[in-house]
This record gives sequence, structure tokens and C-alpha cells, in this order.
Amino acid sequence: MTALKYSRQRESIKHYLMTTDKHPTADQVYMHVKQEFPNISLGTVYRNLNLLTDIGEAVKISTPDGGDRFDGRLEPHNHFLCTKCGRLLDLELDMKSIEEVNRLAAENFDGRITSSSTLFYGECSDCIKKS
Amino acid sequence: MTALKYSRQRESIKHYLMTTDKHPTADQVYMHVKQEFPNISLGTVYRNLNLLTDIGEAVKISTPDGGDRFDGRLEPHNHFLCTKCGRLLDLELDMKSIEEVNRLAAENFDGRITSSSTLFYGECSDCIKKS
DNA sequence: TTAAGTGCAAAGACTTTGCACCTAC
DNA sequence: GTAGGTGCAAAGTCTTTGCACTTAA
Repeated sequence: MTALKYSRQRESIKHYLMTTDKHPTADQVYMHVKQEFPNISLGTVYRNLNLLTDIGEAVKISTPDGGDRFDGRLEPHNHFLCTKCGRLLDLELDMKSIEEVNRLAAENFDGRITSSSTLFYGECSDCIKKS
Repeated sequence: MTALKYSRQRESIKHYLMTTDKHPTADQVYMHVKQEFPNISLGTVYRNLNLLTDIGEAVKISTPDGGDRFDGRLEPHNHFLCTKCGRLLDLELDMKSIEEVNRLAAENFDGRITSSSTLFYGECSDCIKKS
């Protein structure tokens, strides 16, 4: 049982995640928070990202390319990964649809589903324009 | 332009992926194929898993815990990750539902969605029994 | 005061790659 | 014969961790 203590670094990381839609990697978070805390270390960033994820104040998103991405948007939502440029975008799918999908999935499954996350693949509008 | 040449090692890897439902990691594939090819190297396994993935004969699944998992089942389907024991299971969701989800997602999105993969989280039946 | 957090650097886990040799075609 | 594949080991990338120091409470 370990009490959570305030830290300016953690607040800064959390604030960044909550105000960006970039789904940054740990390293991108590090680069950003470094502007405010030039001495912060990557280890601290990782520790805090994992801590925030554990207590439900951030979400970790795994993609098939490269390192994990982090998201400070906490409502259930889904993501789109552009297979051309690697950009990860929020993708709206209303709560009702998400619940419906979970319900459908649960029908023939004997475990307990608590959440789901869909990753859509394709080409983002920027990449479509360029081609 | 690089022509694909037959290799017994690659066939063995592919066969293993097609006949197991274990969603093995690269290392687990290595351990298995090693029984048939004692000298095979982990590098070869990775090279072939990536090759198979590239040509669409295997699917790479990223999860928030540990390394990527590989799947030889090619029809669109989804997965369930037990957050207790880490097991990754196939989870049925009929094609129509998948298409419906993709359609819903595409509605308010200006990119092009080509596929989707949903990862469900929760507790598997074995872990429920034990608790 | 003291448990929790930090910075740093070393270690770990996972994956890729260069190279000399081997094999399908 | 030769482009492609393999085994091996070294290198790369991403992440975690031990430790001495700092800080919130």
C-alpha cells in the first residue's frame, strides 16, 4: 500500500497528455516535458506514464510499429493508425456502438469482458491527398 | 523486386501458425520450430514472421504487455487479452458485425479504413474459476 | 522525519542486421 | 551460377530498475 504523493513532473506529464491529441510515445512526452523540466529523465517519464496508466489516468496504446503510445483521453474511444505515415488518430465511435460491439462479443464468450479497444487501419486523409 | 524462394524453415513456421490457436510470441515460435530444425536461429524466425506478415500470410498482434504475438488465422477476427494471466484468445464476432463497426467508424472519418482489429480486455474463464 | 519521487546510468527485453556460408531454382 | 535464405553474433531500440539524493506531507 503505497500512498501517492504529488509531483510537479507527473502533473506536467498528465497535463500534456490531457491537452494534446498527438498520442505521443514516451520519448515524445519526454521531449515535451523537458521544456519545463530540463533535468527530467526518461526513466521518470516511463515511471509516471506507467503509474498514470495503472491508476487509470492515462491509456497505453500498442501498435504494430514501434513503441507504445499514450493517451490522456479517458472516455472509451478508438484509434486509427495510418499504415502509410504512422500517424495515430482518435476515431469516434459512439458509446452505444462500442457497447453493442462488446455485447455481441460477449455473447459466445465464457470469460468476462470489461473493455475493448479497436484499432482501425488504413490511409489518413493527408496521405490520400498526397497520392 | 525480390522473388520469394521456398524454404523449409519458413514452411514450418507458417504451418505452426496455421495449426495452433496459441498466438505465440516470436520466441515461442522459435522454441517450437527448433524441434524440427534444431539449428534454426531466432533471427531467421523473426525474418520469416515479418516476411509472412508483409505478404499477408500471418498477422502480428500488439498487446500492452510484452512482445508481439503472431497469428496464422487470416480471416478477420478479434482477440481477447486476459488481464490476469496474459492469455490471448480468439474471440468470435461475425463478419457482419465487424463490417458494421467499420462502417460506423467510417461515417465521420475522412480517411480510408481498410481493416480493423478489436482487442477485448477482461478476465478469462480459467481465471474467473480460480478466484 | 520518512515514504515517495527523481536523475542517472546500467541492465533487460525484444528485435533487427551484417556477414560468411548454404540452397532453391 | 546466382539471388535469396540461414545461422550466428553483434548492434539497435525501447523500457525497466538499482541507487544515492531530493522533496512532499
